[in-house]
Amino acid sequence: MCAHCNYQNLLEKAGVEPTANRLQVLAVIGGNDAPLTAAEVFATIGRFHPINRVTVYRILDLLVRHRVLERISSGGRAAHFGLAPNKYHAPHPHFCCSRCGAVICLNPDSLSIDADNLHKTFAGEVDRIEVLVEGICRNCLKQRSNH
Amino acid sequence: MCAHCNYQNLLEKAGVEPTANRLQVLAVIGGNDAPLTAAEVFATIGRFHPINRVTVYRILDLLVRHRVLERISSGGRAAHFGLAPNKYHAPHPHFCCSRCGAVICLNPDSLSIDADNLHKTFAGEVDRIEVLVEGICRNCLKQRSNH
DNA sequence: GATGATTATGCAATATAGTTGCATCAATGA
DNA sequence: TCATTGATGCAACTATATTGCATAATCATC
Ligand SMILES: [Mn+2]
Ligand SMILES: [Mn+2]
Ligand SMILES: [Zn+2]
Ligand SMILES: [Zn+2]
Repeated sequence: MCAHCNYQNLLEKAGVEPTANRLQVLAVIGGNDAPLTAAEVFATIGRFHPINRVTVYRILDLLVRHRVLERISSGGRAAHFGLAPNKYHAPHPHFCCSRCGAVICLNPDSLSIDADNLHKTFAGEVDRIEVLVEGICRNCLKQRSNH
Repeated sequence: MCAHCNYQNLLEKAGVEPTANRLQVLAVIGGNDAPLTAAEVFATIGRFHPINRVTVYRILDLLVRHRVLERISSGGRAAHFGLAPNKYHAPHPHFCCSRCGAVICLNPDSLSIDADNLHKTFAGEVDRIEVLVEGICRNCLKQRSNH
């Protein structure tokens, strides 16, 4: 668990009941250094407490809607989930390995984006800008060079 | 069809046989002003020529591997496909409406990205940087205000 | 042009990820 | 206690994509 995050508090401030299941989901995601899929969250919680797969999906949706979590597109088929940016967690890009599928959080200052033009000219409402870096991860590069 | 693109040529240069089906897929995507899903490509081609759904998926994969097309994450479940950046098509971000799911190409200069830090510090190989802008599109904003 | 090898396509079955409907359980308040 | 509401479970279902294998088309060699 991140030193700055009281998950119970996060949920209450977002206006959702801090049920045991919701706290579990949030703690599993908050305690991991990379975003997780619904299946991974389900499996992790399931090792200690019984929970239904559908409940996990519903909680993930709920927490994304309330901006406690963010849904991260991963290049692959399954969405990944991480803590939404807040006072203590700066928004940051994610890397996705096109060989092994690994998803990794990148440093917030590894990229800088200037979106002034977008905000001036785009006719819709912009809620979020997601950056996905695609390539080959370190591990896969190593393995590849061993051939 | 884009004035600058000879699809037959694009395929040959990429080293893939320019079969009728491949040309169809490429022409449908190249002729549209926003990226399309596999299902949309299939339906569009299917109005005039018989083609199998699986063939469409295989061609999309092949052309993405050969960098003729790019796969665009859409926030939703289905991947979208557009022409890969080349001499005549600058890379550009995409907008995805979280209400209606519409995917729209944004102007290449609506965002500028500085990735120097990433290239200096990231241990893997970076092939592509995808930017996905999420929000509410103009149409959905209008509809919403009509209530 | 016939022959065999290779590549592209079709079709059915299957897999994966996410969603829906409805029943039940738990918490809250009158 | 009872009624109301929100949270969860479970089974069925949907949407999207992939696999295995058969057939058709294309290509290379003679
Ligand atoms: Mn992250
Ligand atoms: Mn585009
Ligand atoms: Zn990898
Ligand atoms: Zn919309």
